[in-house]
Amino acid sequence: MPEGPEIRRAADRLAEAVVGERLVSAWFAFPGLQRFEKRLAGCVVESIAPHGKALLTRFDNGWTLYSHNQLYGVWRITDAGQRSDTGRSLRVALETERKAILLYSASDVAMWRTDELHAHPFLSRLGPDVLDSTLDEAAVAARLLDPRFAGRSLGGLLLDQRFLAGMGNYLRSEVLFAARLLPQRRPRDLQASELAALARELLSVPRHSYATRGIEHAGGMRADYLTDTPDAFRFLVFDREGEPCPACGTRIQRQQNGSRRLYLCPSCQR
DNA sequence: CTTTAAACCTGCTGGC
DNA sequence: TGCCAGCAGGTTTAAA
Repeated sequence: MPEGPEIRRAADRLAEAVVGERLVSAWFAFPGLQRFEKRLAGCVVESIAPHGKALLTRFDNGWTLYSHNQLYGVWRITDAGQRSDTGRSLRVALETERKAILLYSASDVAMWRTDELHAHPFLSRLGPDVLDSTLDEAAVAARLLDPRFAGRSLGGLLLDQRFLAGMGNYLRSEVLFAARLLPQRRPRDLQASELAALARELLSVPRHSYATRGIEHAGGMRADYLTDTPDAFRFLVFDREGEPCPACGTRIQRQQNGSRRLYLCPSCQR
């Protein structure tokens, strides 16, 4: 149930648990993947890394596990041999000597030859990961002005994974609010200062979310309110219809944009 | 080409 | 308590 920041934090935890370790066993619920169970036993997990919201788990036998959690998939980490009964359906289990990583509920799971991953129909079309530390404001500004994107409305563009992978629905509202822009604006019509602000917020909002635990939740949709540190990530407009804008006090509006909800301050955003 | 709508995957919540 | 409708932070497909 995640956007880029939540996926990346999950990847960090998984990597810490099993990267560099040798698999004792592998298990798949998908009949089409069960032929890999024997081939993965004894393999070393080389890396676990996200690209946008997709997760790539690479093994030292030339194969990579592709998984996408969509709205509902969730990874858990347990001590080897354990299976916490969650009520959810277990889809993948990778077990090392010490730890096991378990994927529940996800349906978009596949094994790919590592050297053929570039041909994956979803991965191959993704834009740069918005949380890639080498991505800078100049690159994002240039991408906004790319002819493929410059004429699009920001509302649609910010959810398009071909533009920036890892963006998602709460980030869209928060980025547009931080940049003080309305979703119907288009990159090519922005003033230079607006374009710069948008590029800056496209990087800083997701990074802030990632750095401060984002909206990782303990069972509730509004768990962003539970974060404790002073600089904790909070929704300023998302999910706050009718509440006063933190900048000007105007009531925050909820709109439909595409088929997704979008929140904005009609006074701050232009 | 862009935008919109519906479908799909699965889980959770709220209402009756 | 139990069932069902509706909704969700995602993506694909088809239609407009």
